[in-house]
Amino acid sequence: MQSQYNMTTDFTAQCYVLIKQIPEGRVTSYKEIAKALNSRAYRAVGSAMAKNKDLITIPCHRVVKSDGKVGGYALGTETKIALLEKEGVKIKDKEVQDFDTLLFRFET
DNA sequence: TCTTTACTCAAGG
DNA sequence: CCTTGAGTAAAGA
Repeated sequence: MQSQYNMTTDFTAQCYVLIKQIPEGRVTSYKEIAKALNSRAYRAVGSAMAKNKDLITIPCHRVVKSDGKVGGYALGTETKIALLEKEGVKIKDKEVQDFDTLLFRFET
């Protein structure tokens, strides 16, 4: 995409920027993030999150797996689910309900 | 450089 | 349903 602005930003930082754009009550998948970065580094996204400590500035709990499963979270999957449900996201057995509707897609 | 990882997809059982 | 293997990029040993 050779973005509008310089791509000097790190891959990890790019992930954070995208995640911060997710509105409450919505979620996105690791794949969507990777795709938004014109990459296939699904794992790198999760890996970056795992190291991330800025749970306040970066709502990584809004990032779930592509198949609707919640995925992991630094504070535990249960915590992640609790946060999402507070924002209006229904979750059943670690799976996001109406995932396709709630999925926030970035511009392609 | 090799291994592991908050991942994804396809194929085989 | 399950497990493997391949693909992929970053962090740690």
